[in-house]
Parts: sequence; structure tokens; C-alpha cells
Amino acid sequence: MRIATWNVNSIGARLPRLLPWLEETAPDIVALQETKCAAGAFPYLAVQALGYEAVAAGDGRWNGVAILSKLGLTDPTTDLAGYPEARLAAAQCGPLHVTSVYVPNGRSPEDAQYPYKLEWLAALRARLDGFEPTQPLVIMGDFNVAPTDDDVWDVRAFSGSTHVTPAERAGVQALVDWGLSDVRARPGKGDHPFTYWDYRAGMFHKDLGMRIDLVLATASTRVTDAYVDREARKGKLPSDHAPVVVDIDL
DNA sequence: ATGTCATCTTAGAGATGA
Repeated sequence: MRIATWNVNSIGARLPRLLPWLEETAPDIVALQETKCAAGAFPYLAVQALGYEAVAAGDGRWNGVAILSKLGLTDPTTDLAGYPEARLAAAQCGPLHVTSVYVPNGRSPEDAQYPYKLEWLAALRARLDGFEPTQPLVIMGDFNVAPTDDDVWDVRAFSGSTHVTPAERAGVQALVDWGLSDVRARPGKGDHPFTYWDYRAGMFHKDLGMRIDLVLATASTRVTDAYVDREARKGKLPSDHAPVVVDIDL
């Protein structure tokens, strides 16, 4: 079984990249983030034509998440403890429970968005109380957290910034401590499996990226391979994130 | 280290967020 997560930075703008990618990569389940698309305007028919059922959350301009599944999609939810923003979608997809997340960015450690980010991560952890660490389960998406110093191109450049603070990392670690593994993908280039590169300043070309798109999986998913699809970050009108593709043996 | 991109407002360039 192949699963993937991709922050597409607008599904409307990215459909010409997403649909061919789905056909070539043939994932069974895909978590999408930053669809920037109202739930009612989601391109259900376009993905249905490729064999996917979908659940989408979105209020239009910002945020927006979705799950695509070829293996069935039951008990969908888009609610996280009453948080109003469209940042979580979850469903049972055949044998696997899947959650797609778009964790708040935080903006800066001084911004009100920063404690909001930490609270949101804590709510995500609390939500796991309804599940078992022994069951096949993944939480994947854009966490807006680089779990280690090695997950940014130069940690010195992040002094005073979000994404690398101990509190944010503790928020992700709490998910791991519950019983999830941070699946380490093979890098597409260099030593670092970065998943995001700023559009500006030739960051992608210089491989000055960050590993902030994560796949957190329970042991029973039995991961056999994982890679960052760097090709999807190249070419015409790419997202600023690359997909992470994970093969599991369920 | 901010050189780009996407969206919305509301009809053209500016604001916002990442």
C-alpha cells in the first residue's frame, strides 16, 4: 500500500500538477494540505475519475485539508476539538486510520499564533486518546515544525524563529511518545530529506529547505520505503512543498 | 536571507499569509 502527503498550496492552482502526479505515483491514500478551497468547491469529480473517494475541509481562502482514498473512506471528520479552522481531516481508509493535518504556522514566537500553534498540537495529541497505538494509524501533513536541527538547512538562520523551538518540537514529540514513528524519508538530493523550499531567492535550486512535512505512523503499518518526490517541486508552477511518499505493508 | 506565489477585494493594485 502506498500513502502520501502533499501541501499543494492551492488545489485549484495545482490541479494540473496533482492529477498527473496521482496517475504516475499511484498512491492509494493521499493527505493534502493548503487546498485553499471551500469544501463544496473541492474537485471531487476530478479525483473520482482517478478512483479516489475524498473528504475535504475548507473555508475558501486559507488553510484547507483533504484525504483521497482508493481503499474506501468511512467515518470522515473534519473537526478538531472545536477549533474552527480547516486544518484537520480524518477517516478510516480500509485497514488504515488516516489523519491529514495542516498545523498552524505560528508566524513568530512573539505572535499570538505561536501559543495557538502549541495548543493546536496539544489538541491533536489529546485526540489520539480515542485511538490505540497498536492499530494501523498515520497522521501526516504539514506540521510546520522541523523536529531536529538537521531538518533545516542552517539552524543558525532560525534563531528567534518558529519551526525549531523546543516547545514546538515537544508538541510533535508528544505525538511520537504516544506511539508514532516519524518516518524518515530517503532524501531526493543531498543528505537531508527536505520537503519545503521557499519560492524566493533560489532556495530550491540551492537546496536550502526544511523537513516540515511529516508522516507519523504506528508500528503496525510496517513501513517498507519512504522518499521525498523532489521532481514534483520542479518544473512549471510547482507547490513550494514536495510530496512525501511512503510504502507500507499492511 | 526574503528575490515568489496564491487569493481576495472589487475592476487594478494593494493587503495578507506563507
